[in-house]
Amino acid sequence: MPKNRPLISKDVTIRDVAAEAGVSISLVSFVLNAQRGPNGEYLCCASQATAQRIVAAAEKLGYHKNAAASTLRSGRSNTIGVIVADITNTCFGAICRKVENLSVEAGYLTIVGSSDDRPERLSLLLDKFLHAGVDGIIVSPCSGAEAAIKKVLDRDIPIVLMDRDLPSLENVGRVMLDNVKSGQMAAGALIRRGYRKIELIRYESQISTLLEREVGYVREMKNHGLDEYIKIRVVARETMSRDILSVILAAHEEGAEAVILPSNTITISGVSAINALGYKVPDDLAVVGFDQSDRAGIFQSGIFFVDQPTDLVADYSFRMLVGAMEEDKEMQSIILEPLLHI
Amino acid sequence: MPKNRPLISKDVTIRDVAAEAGVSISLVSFVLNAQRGPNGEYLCCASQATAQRIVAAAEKLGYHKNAAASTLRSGRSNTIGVIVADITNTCFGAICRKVENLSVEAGYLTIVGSSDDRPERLSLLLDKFLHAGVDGIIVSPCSGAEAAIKKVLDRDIPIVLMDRDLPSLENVGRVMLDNVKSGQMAAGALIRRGYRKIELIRYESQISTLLEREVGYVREMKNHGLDEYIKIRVVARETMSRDILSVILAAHEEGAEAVILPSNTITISGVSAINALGYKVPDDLAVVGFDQSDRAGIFQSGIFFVDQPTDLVADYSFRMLVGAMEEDKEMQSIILEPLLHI
DNA sequence: AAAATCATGTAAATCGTTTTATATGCGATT
DNA sequence: AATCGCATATAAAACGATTTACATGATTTT
Repeated sequence: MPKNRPLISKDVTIRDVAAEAGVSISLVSFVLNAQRGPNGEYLCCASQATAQRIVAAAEKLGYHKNAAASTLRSGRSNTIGVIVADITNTCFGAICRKVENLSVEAGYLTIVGSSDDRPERLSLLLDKFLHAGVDGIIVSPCSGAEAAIKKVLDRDIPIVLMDRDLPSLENVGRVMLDNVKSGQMAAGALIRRGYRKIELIRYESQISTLLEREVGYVREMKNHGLDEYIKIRVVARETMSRDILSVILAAHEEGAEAVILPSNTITISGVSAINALGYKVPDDLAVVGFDQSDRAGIFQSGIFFVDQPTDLVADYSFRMLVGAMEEDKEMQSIILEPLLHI
Repeated sequence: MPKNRPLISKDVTIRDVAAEAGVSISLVSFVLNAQRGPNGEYLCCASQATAQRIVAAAEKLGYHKNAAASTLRSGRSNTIGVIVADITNTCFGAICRKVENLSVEAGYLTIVGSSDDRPERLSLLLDKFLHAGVDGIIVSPCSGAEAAIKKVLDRDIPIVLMDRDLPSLENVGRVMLDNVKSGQMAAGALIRRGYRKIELIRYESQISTLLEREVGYVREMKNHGLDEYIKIRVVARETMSRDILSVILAAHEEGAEAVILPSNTITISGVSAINALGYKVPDDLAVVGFDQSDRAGIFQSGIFFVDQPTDLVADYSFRMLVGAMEEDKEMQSIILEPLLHI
């Protein structure tokens, strides 16, 4: 980078603003951090005239608070951290976007990380976040992350668990989906349309989301006396995109009339396989996918979807976290209803 | 949150480590920031024995550097900012993930923001990032953002433009796609297979990416003497998902044999419309989509894709930025080749 | 033997805020 | 007239690291 640019002026500090306005730096700090009254008054020890003079000076000089100094002294960074399994996953992407928007509105900065559902990586991210001084964290955890999360809680940093639960943790907020119900809805929608031989295909995992959806499927099948048709096929997580083809082929050959694909990623792999096999949905095989209805159009039509209300998840998580951070509010557990999309 | 937990121990500081190791705080700082030699020696004024004692003390006490203090004093935050149009867009999502991974390896923290291709929002994000003290920024800009970006450059913060160019800016790095070429590849692939009446459908926008791909399409058509078949249909950006159905219907009715959908979002909308209309690809209408081949399977088979090498984009952008930040290296302009996926 | 060099280490200033404790002047109260 | 309280404002001490300039004793050079 050529260094022949004009020497950059040093950053303008609170000191410069104080000089410009003819007051002490303390007063500048007070005014610039003051709450505003209903008519825009500055609620602090300065007179309104002085306050306005200070604000004008700051404006004129282009003052921006130095975040590092502010954080160092106050212990608050106005930053919240969000950890999801994978930001590339559209569901999580949408949630992060929404949280980011809410944060900006509320004057916070958001930092996001993907754990890949690996506890070590999640722990590393938490360390990074602590180190960065986040004031609160929203995390969609993976099993095995309990200890790392407890370490953060011990530092008195509020945490909201989102989408996935770790029941052993105390003093956390929870914003969950009723996954049992979404499993039931998936099965129910198929049963209502006359399907009987309904299978569920999932990958090997301890993630509560997946297991609960399976429970819901089983329950709904039993409720309708279809115990004998309950069948769950499990593929290895790592080789899912390869193996699922033969799994779906087998299901079809063995007489399955419908399959439930109980997550985002399984839905993508599964539908790809169904396309590759040339099956028509729902004539050859009925399908209920999860968390993809925003893109429903690009799939074959005829697929049903069960969706998360991502906006609500983001909304509740953010508000609960900020409530705990700013007003020391009690954490709660919220369970949201899934949406069925035909 | 019940406050009956044991009083949390205050954070351990460099001072505690110094006391534990029986040295001055300066020496602790020197050792903890020291470069490591080829055999793991600490390259600083401390003796190896002392250095190891200090490191052991830090380890024992669970010391973590206070980022705010470090940033305040040193002026470096070890944070880089990434701004894309929309993190929900899988292409950008993948790039952000990759940058995040590289950052973690290199000891940086990444913060990400979505501009929605609105200059005001981009400007706001840049402000946020400056305020957070980022050491460098990777940005996929939108038109109208020149002034905001120049303001950052004036603060001597290195910037790499990614994916989209703003030619008026100086002293920035550039990692671009050869979009003209990808337009040519799209058209070329169709022409080679005997299609003649090839149209391009895009939304109204000044984004260079889209315009260059259009140029490539036009050029390739002309190269093959197909001038008379060149036809570009433009839909309004806001109503794209609604309008595209009638646009594709019209194209088909008017005899188009193939369509090029020159971006991620257009591809999704366009293919949805094609599905909704019940067209078979490529018999009713051949299609070249962009930036979606990782999900190619869920589309109808038979669609071609032109893809960005997202990993490479992330890689080059990150390395160029860090080079400028750490070693004051000259910025460069890199143009990467698109990938055709049949 | 004196001077110069080197290896190892430290003291103290500094970064830009926030915040506590205190100061000042003025009107109201006794 | 002395006292109190109030509104307004300030001085100065943090916060925890980095970094400059210097100190100390041992070793080498002249």
